[in-house]
Amino acid sequence: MTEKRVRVRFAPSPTGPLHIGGVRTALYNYLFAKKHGGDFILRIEDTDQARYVPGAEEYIFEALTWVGLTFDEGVHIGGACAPYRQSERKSIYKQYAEALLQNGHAYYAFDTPGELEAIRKKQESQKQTFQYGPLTRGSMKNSLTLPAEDVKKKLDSGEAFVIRIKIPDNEDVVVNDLIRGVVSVQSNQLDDKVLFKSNGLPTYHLANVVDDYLMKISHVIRGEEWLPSAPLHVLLYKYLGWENDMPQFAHLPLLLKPDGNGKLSKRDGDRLGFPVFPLQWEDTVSKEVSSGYRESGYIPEAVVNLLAFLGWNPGTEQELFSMEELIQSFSIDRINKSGAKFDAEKAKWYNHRYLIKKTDEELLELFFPMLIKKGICSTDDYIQKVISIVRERVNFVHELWDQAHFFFIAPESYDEKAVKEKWKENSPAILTELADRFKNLTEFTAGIIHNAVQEFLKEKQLGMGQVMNALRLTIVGSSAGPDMFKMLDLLGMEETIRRIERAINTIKK
RNA sequence: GCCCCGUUCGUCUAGGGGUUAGGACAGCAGAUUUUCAUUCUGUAAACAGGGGUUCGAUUCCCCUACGGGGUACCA
Repeated sequence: MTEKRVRVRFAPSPTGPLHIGGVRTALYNYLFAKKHGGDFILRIEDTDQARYVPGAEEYIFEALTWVGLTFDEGVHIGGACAPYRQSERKSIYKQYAEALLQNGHAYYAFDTPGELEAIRKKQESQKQTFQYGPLTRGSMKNSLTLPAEDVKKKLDSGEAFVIRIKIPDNEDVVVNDLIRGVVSVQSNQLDDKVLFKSNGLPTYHLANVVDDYLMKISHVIRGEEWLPSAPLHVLLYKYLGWENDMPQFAHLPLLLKPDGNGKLSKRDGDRLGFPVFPLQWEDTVSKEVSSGYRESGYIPEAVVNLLAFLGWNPGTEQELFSMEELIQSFSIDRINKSGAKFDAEKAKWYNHRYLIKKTDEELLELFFPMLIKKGICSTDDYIQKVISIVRERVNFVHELWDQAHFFFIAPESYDEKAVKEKWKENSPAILTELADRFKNLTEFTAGIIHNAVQEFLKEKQLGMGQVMNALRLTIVGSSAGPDMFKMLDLLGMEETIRRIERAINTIKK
């Protein structure tokens, strides 16, 4: 077999916001495509009009763009295989269903949804599951059981029908999965899935196979939830005569809840305090808002990195990877088989790593909107200096405010516990004297202040802690924060004096 | 229920018939410092259980348990 050009697709259905697991699936597809110099395609699988959610498609595109995934073909950009929205490809599926009808691998079925449901209910009450398949199709209403003329009559009269695949009897169907190896299923376990719905649209199974073939997809990389229907897809390729062009399959392990069990789901995010969606999403009906990584302050590069490592690893001890590095190192055979629990703590750590990689200018850019919101007015230069001395202390941009608010607003109250521990009987006296020293300094820079304080300590026979702790309280309002001398330098002498005096007058002991 | 997939520290994972079972996050302890945090150093922590195969199994096979997925005219 000649080497096929690598072409992969990400094929979400626009039924709501893209789940973070979906982002990972897209990422793996992208990495694989780029690694092999292939194409990454976005196809929208909207064959279920009842579940269509307005805005979902835009959301998907925006989310993927945000994390830095770009498509070579797809909705929004077009390409040689356009259109890329299945609802716009409606007319092309019917012929393939008919070909299957022709060659005897599919048949018409006339059982109504109501009838099917009744049978399922009945079986269920007997603790059994009804499967429309090799064992049961003989007693159902379809072109296999009905006389040919009845079938024709029904068809001619416009009676609703579906087209079902005719699963073979007693045959081992083999799926060769790139991650799991050979997966074999007995065909009797499969059911005669509907391929073509009564509303004239194909189901996912038909559409996905037809489109992958027509779009010359070389590798189907998708979630593990598709593994059970992969044998069906293999059968379809075979019956459609495309066996030699069948893509290779890779079924990804699922993303699991961090606590307990089960697939990571919509509700987990807000319950456990981390987003499950890349972007914030407001439900069109319930107006319920689900948080997004972007809005929560995650850096896209960090999200990419942490997602890449949930189910895959390079086999080295390197933890931090840029997209380019991921592309270089990625390979399907290093993808894990088992599901991965999402670790919110590690996600924060990744964000911290990427945040401190940013320059002060970049952080200013990101931090600025928040300052505006707080009504802070300051110069870029000042803000950047502030950022430079607190940046190491945060995981998220919004935390910069928690670490730096006192650079913009003087403390109005003083942390009670800190006062109790750090504010001594003689603090006012010491600080008054220190403030006088400050006033006499010709220059007010970190180094000079440091020297002055040291001299002061020596003269007064005081320890660093006795003075600095109280001083910090006056400047910050609590006993936390970065290096004092750098802070004073930034704040300037006047503000420093003002804060010292205010604290002396305010803190009563 | 039935079918499919899986199971190495709390979590993400490396490894693989003979290893001190390695790393990262989180934890704990120490160091640094004017505080808090960062950082650095150290430390604790795992092969689900039972049978085989083998000189030897965490690694290969089987069973059990547990977990996950599927079982729609949804994708």
